[in-house]
Amino acid sequence: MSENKQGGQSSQYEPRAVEAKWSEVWETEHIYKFDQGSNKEIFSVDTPPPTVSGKMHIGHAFSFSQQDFIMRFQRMRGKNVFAPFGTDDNGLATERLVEKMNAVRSKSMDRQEFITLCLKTLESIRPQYIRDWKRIGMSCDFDIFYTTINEHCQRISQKAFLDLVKMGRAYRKFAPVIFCPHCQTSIAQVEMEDKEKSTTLNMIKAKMAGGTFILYATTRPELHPACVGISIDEEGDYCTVKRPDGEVWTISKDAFERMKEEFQLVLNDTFKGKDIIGKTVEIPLANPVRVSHDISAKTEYGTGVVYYCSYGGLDCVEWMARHKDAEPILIMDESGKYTHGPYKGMESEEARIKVLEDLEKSGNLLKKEHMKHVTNVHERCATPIEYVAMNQWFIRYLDLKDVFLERGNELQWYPPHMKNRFDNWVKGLQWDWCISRQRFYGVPFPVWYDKKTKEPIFADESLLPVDPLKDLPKGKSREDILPEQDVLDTWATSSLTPQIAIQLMPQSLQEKLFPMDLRPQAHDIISFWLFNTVVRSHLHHDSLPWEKVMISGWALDPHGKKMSKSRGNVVEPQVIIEKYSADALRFWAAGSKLGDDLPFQEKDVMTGQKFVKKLWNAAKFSFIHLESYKGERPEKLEVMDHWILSHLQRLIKACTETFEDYEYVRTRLDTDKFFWQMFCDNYLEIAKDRLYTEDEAGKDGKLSAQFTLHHVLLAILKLMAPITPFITEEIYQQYYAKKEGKASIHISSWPVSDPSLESKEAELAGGLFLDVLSAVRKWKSDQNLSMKKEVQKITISAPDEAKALLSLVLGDLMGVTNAKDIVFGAKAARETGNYQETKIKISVEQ
RNA sequence: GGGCCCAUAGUCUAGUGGCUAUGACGUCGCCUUUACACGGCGAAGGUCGUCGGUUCAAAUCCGGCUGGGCCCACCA
Repeated sequence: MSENKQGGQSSQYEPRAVEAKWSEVWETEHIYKFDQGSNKEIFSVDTPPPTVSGKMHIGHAFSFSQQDFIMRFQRMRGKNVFAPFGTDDNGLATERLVEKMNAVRSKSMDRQEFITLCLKTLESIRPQYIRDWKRIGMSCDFDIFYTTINEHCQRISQKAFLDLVKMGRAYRKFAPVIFCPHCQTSIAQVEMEDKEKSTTLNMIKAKMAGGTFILYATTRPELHPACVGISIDEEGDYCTVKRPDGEVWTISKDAFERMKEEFQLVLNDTFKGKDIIGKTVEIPLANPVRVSHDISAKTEYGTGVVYYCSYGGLDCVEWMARHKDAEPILIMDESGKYTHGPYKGMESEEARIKVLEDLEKSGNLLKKEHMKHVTNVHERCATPIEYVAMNQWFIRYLDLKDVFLERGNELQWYPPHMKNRFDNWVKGLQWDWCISRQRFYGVPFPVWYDKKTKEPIFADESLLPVDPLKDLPKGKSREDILPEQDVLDTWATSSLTPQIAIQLMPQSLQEKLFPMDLRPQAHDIISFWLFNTVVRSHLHHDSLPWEKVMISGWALDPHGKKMSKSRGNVVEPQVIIEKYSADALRFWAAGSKLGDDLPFQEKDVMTGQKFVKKLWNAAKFSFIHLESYKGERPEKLEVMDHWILSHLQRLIKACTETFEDYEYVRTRLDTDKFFWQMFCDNYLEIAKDRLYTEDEAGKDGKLSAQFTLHHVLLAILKLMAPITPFITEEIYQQYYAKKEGKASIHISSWPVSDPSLESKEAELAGGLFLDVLSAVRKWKSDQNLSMKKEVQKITISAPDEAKALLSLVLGDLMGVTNAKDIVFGAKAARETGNYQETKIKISVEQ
């Protein structure tokens, strides 16, 4: 290659080739291997297993990079880093992906066939998916690997479930769950989102004993056949009112005030809600119910009368829980269709139209009011969710809310305010944890039921993992039992990641690894993954799962909006890496404080790319001048060398302290600034004069500069190594690796500040030096002159103490300003930058 | 409705009591300078959201307001 210059080294940095090269070397040389035999202090990380979705997205790249900064820092600090890597590949997300990729529907397939298809599909995409994580430079030990569907995880998950059964913490109950009629499965609360829909609020009248009517309003009229009750506020004021045609209605007093004009109502009689409790109401299209009191009924809303169905919404579910005597009327099956009477086979939308027609015909529909309201929909298909009752397994934990709050207090949160989200969630908990899912693909419950007694039969622990659909309990035949069909909630398994990862290690190590040091994750799943893991660890081990949590923010689009496929503002990290390099993307990810969201701006990645190239060029320059350097320390340091070394010591201290507190952004900002301004723009320019010197007289000055160059560049590389691991490795390997006897910069030691290199005097002299240099540069700029332009004489007027300091650095000052002479005198005119305490002026003669 | 976070030049951002308020991108002028023109030097650009308080001193601490964002709840 003709563009190759000195040393046969290509003058251009080629990130693609270099990053691919080091990825491979790190893997084949096991650079990030957890050392099982070591006595070094362990730093164990409960790394998040990303959900296999085909491709890593930019939010992953953002938060995983931040985790990796910490892991790399701790490794360089001498810790034995335990960083497993897992993939989360069970649950609905995976089912959806497999259905989409293979154009199938799980529910219309044979169950075993679908499971086989899931496993096969995952096998084909998982390796590529994991490659994305290696590509951004995750320094996990990829040999400590799990997938949440593999045997190891299934065994641990099933064992933990059986333990909960023994403790009396797991129980089975017939109860409503959130159900998606489109996907025909129960879903988790986290899978719901709000969506505003236009609909009608319908006012209905129902006949009461004595020929009067009670009024209620509903947005879900199609659930009439499932009406289980009517409630009012027993302490509220209600009334009967008369219409012009003589019909008598019962509504709240508040409602009367609002409705009297529209319906020309005349007040008939007023009374308290309790006066009508127990009265029978003939609900249209349904069985009669009795009026009851309920805390959710308020006279100021609607008509002050509420009708409840099984199940119209969470309010109805809660109502049923409070009214134990009411029997649910189940009108929807697992296909999301109605099973009752004339509406059989219809879905909600269709039934709503039909029911309204029927109500109108029977004269029970008084009014349809168009309105917009927010409904819960399934995030994946935008279908409004339903509540359907089924047999479910739960983990009983509502009694432990205070304990969980205390666990939250024991945890160290980075950043601290993220604990509020945890507290907020725990305080708001109202339901035990439903851990069963009516799906095909997941970890099965290790449970069968006796056909006769319906009692559960639990699997023998020594035989785990089991699949009740295939396996049989000891001593039973297929005819005796019914297998549990449900699978475990994916969170029920992923809440065990510390145990899953640690149990991949020999028994002797397991105790040392638990509790772990750190859980890194993003803030969106504090109430799920983080909370659930705390729950499981408390229940199974009476301990926190880890000492600390670090919570990353989100990557947003350039305007600060959430990225989503539907908005079309998604940025693919693979494209960015291809265009700019993984280092550049990581440099961007280091640009916000931990926990803060960061808008993705391509220009910020470009800034990272420029840093990488600048580092490459600065190193190239340095190595040219270090060829003759043998590693010796000069007897006496030049003042300007001492100046930058002194600043470097402060930088090292600051970066170390802040990195310990997970504030990697300080290291990025401070080191970047130090590198660019202090090292490149100033120090290298200052040192050039001495570095290019070949004669004997300048030997000492050159050696001092070489020592400094060697030292400062190495420190910069190491400080930036956790953030930009590829370029720093590439440069390190070209020069430092052999000298330090390390296979990789990433297992070399983090810099330690050296007090002998600090000098207040040198820092002061250097500061004045830069003031003068800046003034000279400004003068040259004003004259439209090249910075290299030689000048005859620079006159400096300054107080004595400044003169004394500047006289220490006149040689370098002459070199960098290319001045033939520098004198102290009175006739200077131009002010330098530092006019606070030391009034310095200069003038320049061409 | 409850909780939390945020508000600094055109844009993103640093700065948790005291320097002339940081850096980058963008803008303008100049410099082919032998590591780098994806560079260098210089310039313009900010009443640090708003009102009040604490203090010798506030972008920084406290309170009110306004505007954004996130989570939870409600939504007959």
